[in-house]
Amino acid sequence: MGRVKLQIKRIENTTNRQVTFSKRRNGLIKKAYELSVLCDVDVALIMFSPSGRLSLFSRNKSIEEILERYVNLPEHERGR
Amino acid sequence: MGRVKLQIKRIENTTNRQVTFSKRRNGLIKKAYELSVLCDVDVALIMFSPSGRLSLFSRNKSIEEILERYVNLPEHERGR
DNA sequence: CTTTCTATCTATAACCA
DNA sequence: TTGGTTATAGATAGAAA
Repeated sequence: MGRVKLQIKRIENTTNRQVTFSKRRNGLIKKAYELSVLCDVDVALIMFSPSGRLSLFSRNKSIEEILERYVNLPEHERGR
Repeated sequence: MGRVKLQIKRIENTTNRQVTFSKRRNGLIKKAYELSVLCDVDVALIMFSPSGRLSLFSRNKSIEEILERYVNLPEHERGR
């Protein structure tokens, strides 16, 4: 989307990569929020920015609670 | 988006909620994939469907590796 | 529970401030 | 960097299978 069709590959220009990260991270969090509300489900989102900084999303439950729910699944249900 | 503007609140009709989950889950995973490639970052996404089934996303590294990177952060960097 | 079609609503790339 | 603006590419609600 946007003025031009983007190829999905690493953005080499550092500034552009940072700007794109900031914008798309917000978009991704918004989508995760909407999904969690509309469908009333648990969603946990963990991201590390290009500089290594952490970004998180979860609603209702804490990230830790959701991770715990995941870790506590029987092993055969944990594969994708 | 779509034929009508949707209010962001729980979809009460079970069938519609399931259908919306299927569609938006795919959209969210696609966005997470694009962000991870474009910006070359780690993204981990954990979702539980309305029926309790697990959906995961991560690229390059396994979910476990990313969770580990998160858990190993100093506590003061783990808050949002 | 997944998927196709298509009219509409959204997200965002390139700019600009 | 850090946010707006705008033209377009992309996502998706509803209907139906």
